[in-house]
Amino acid sequence: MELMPSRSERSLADRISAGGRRLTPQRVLVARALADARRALSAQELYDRLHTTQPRLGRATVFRALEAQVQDGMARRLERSGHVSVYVACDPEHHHHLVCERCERVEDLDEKLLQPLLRSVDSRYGFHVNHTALDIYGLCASCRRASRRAAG
Amino acid sequence: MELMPSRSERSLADRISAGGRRLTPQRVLVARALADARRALSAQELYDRLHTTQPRLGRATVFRALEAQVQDGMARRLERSGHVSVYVACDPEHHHHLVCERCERVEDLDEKLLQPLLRSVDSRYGFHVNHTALDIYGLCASCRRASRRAAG
DNA sequence: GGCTAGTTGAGACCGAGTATCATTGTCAAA
DNA sequence: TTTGACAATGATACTCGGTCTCAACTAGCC
Repeated sequence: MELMPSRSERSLADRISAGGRRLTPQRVLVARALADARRALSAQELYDRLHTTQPRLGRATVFRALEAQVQDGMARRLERSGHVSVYVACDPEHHHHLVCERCERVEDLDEKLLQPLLRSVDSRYGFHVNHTALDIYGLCASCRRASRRAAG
Repeated sequence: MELMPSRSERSLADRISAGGRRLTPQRVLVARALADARRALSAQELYDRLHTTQPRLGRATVFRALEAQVQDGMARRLERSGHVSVYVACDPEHHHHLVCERCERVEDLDEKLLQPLLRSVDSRYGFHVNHTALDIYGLCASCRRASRRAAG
């Protein structure tokens, strides 16, 4: 499968192969498609999008590529109603999200905002935090403005 | 199906029927089993437990009862690895949890600890929070002590 | 008690995700 | 550059969590 790595994909490629994983065109395709979407997509949706231009790309490969991205911290798995997993591309240091319920756009949450909460959990409950699943659902700023305007 | 409502189940029954839902023995069974567990259980696990003593209880009924509990705020759905939903009983005002990865016990998180974070999200991102999925995974205090002792 | 609509139980069904396996391609060592 | 080991792919069969269907039942109301 042909591949032309542009400058903007350099870091993607680096992150894919960082953990000793092989760099394949399929993994780059999936990672790029997810990153470009800037919103939560299911494996099937991603497969459907990619399959039109890449008919030889297999469905299982998309699932595997996404799973690898989650393991490597390049993506996070969220839950959409209907028991479907959806995936969001992550910056290396951003793993929590503001998910707009209207436009499905996803924004990174500044991790620093979480620190006080995590400290309280440790001090108050004696609980050692390993990782947190925090996703905040609501209306993003622009959808909020739009709905305010509509409401008049 | 026979049912003997003890005093401690009064509030369960009230909460089940509060939203206009019918109070059935099956719903009480499922709600009680989940509440008694004090940890996250999948629908199948709950069915297996209950089915031994209640052979006439249907699998679909357990799924439906859990779904109803989630809708009514009596339980929350978390995600366990392997794409299985697990459920935790909730107090009316507690919807976020500390989940111990060793003993699978679940503790309620004081909702007040979340307030500063949610305020920041609103003021900084202009994001209107609708609901948050926050579950913190790690080691509970007692497992932490146990592992310290073992290591020490 | 009798009516009615919501609920149940059994099992067929659906579909997201995984396992299998022959084939292909990456990448490191020669 | 060539080579070879082994990870990754693609096609497809399969698993299994969860839902749908529908006849039988029953909670809640008169």
